[in-house]
Amino acid sequence: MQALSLIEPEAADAVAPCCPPLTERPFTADEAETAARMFKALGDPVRVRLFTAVASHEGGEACVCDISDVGVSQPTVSHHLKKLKEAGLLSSERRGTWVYYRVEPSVLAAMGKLLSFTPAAA
Amino acid sequence: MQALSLIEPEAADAVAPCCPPLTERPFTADEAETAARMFKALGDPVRVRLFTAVASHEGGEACVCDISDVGVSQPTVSHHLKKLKEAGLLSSERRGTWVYYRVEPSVLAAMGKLLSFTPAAA
DNA sequence: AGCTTGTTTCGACGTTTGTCGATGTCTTGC
DNA sequence: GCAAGACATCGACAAACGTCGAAACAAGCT
Repeated sequence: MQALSLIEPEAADAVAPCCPPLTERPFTADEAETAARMFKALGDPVRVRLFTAVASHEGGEACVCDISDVGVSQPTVSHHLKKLKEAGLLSSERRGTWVYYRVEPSVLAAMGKLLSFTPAAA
Repeated sequence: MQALSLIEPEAADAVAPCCPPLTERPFTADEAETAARMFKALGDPVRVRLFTAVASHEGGEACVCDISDVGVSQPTVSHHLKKLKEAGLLSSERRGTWVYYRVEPSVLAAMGKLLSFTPAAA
């Protein structure tokens, strides 16, 4: 909670300007496109598992070998990681033999904003 | 934030028991399946527009005729509304000539919970 | 250089998805 | 009863998606 105050709201907006909360007003076509792209990235069970594995891994990052045990072949894992990367949810960096993936905070913040509304509004 | 405390966490769990925040720990296959199903429902631009139109409509509900102007044919609108309903995001009720859709708070709360984390954790 | 391990790319396949026009169902009003 | 409007379902089609095995690429080791 306190960590929240370390980041100014305006700054968070600047990083990934997208849309107001889903309940605020009807989205324009462009807003809907952007929002849908983010949701779609997490619309597959394998990607959810990969994402949560990276996000919860110690140090905030994980190499592919750490998270490949999700029940699909290794090329498929790579394919889904690429999708998550294209959607802006993850970033990757090669260090020696391994490739490390980490969560991209800004897009995650944008998604959080989409779903940040008081229960009363829903 | 304060509005959140009006609802007990246990109660929120009871309504739509699903998963902890995405950044907390690697999801199980079942948790990932559930979470992905919810995200997938909002993974299409037309559905995002329909959903935000319903969610932001006065009175918390809207008939199909109020929100059909999203650039696709009428059967397609109906198709997407059905998908949103199957995902638990909307519910519908016929009153006379018109069918009214409204947001289902519990599933929306579950999605909010998935994305409720401090930016520091991301 | 050659081998081994980690990761991505390629090509192919079956399945799911979004879209439409046509048709069906339900309700109201004449 | 019948016509009209609101909405859902059906059937068809192209495009996108998830998956795999095979092959390519990259880095380290002997």
